[in-house]
Amino acid sequence: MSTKFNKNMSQKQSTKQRAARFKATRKQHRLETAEDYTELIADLIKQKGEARTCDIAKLKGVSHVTAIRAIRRVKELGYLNSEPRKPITLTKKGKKLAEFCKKRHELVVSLFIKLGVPQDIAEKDAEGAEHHISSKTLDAIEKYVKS
Amino acid sequence: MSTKFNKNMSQKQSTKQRAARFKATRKQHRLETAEDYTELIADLIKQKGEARTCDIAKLKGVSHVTAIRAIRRVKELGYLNSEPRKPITLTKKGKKLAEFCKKRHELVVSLFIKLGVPQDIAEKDAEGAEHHISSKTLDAIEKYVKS
DNA sequence: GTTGACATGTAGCCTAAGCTACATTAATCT
DNA sequence: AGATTAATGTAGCTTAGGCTACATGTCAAC
Ligand SMILES: [Mn+2]
Ligand SMILES: [Mn+2]
Ligand SMILES: [Mn+2]
Ligand SMILES: [Mn+2]
Repeated sequence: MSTKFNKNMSQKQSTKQRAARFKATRKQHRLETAEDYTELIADLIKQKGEARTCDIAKLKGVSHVTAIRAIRRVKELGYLNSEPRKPITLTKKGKKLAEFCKKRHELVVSLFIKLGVPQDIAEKDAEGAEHHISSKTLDAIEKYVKS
Repeated sequence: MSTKFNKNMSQKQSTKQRAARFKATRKQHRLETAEDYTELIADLIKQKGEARTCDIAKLKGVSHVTAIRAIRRVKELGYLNSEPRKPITLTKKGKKLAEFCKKRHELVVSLFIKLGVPQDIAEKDAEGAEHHISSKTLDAIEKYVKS
């Protein structure tokens, strides 16, 4: 039947769309470590003059071993330079990413605060949510926050 | 010096706070699979009358093997019942979770749409962001969306 | 009642992200 | 200088979540 055919097609279509959304979320998660670490390293450099592994680990709330290995992967992605027992620096690409992430983080926090969420909760929720905010959504948030 | 002492204390404090936020994000991620699968299973049961592994896998955009193992873990958490080669059902606890997740999902989508984000992008970003929205923030979103 | 297609299950692999325990290097203090 | 402390690194383990390849079960059509 034509009806059945159409129903099957549209169902298959919406299935694919929904799957695509989950795939997008998984992609965002794969970038999350790089984003959080570069943002954090930029903060440390600004505040302390240098970013050392142990401080990064403390700020991130993980063991120094976890930090070391994450830093290695972020380095392999080209966002930072690190040599044994030396403080970590950001590459140009890393600085760009850190700057973007900081701005995005602040916008998401501002959104939540403008909606009436207490500062500390806004900060907490933003830390996770920020990685799922696409550029279009970010633009929309910026308009709302600055209005 | 007292100055130095105070500075160190407040620095240590804010370090702990920031680490706590990252820890909260990791905790939210550990719940994410259970949330998405139960929501999805509830949808399938509503739309098709039953939730079968292969349909869950297709909707989630993963291989059926990945789905099988995720379903096992969600079952171990007490959200669903599954027996070999039978369709999956939700426990009372699972139905509660699915209902909550559906509502939260819709509210986050509505928020983005109200901010001017196109529907498809709103859906995509919400799929990831929803898991990082605490109850306080959800309340704030609900107020804004329904105003 | 065979056959073929689709669903389900198992085996075995990978990577990311977490951990503890131990080893080594660097810095600080007496 | 020597000892203590802190930082960094290594080894080795776990779990979650992804995959392919292969095996088995179910069901409908012929
Ligand atoms: Mn973050
Ligand atoms: Mn997330
Ligand atoms: Mn989701
Ligand atoms: Mn959802």
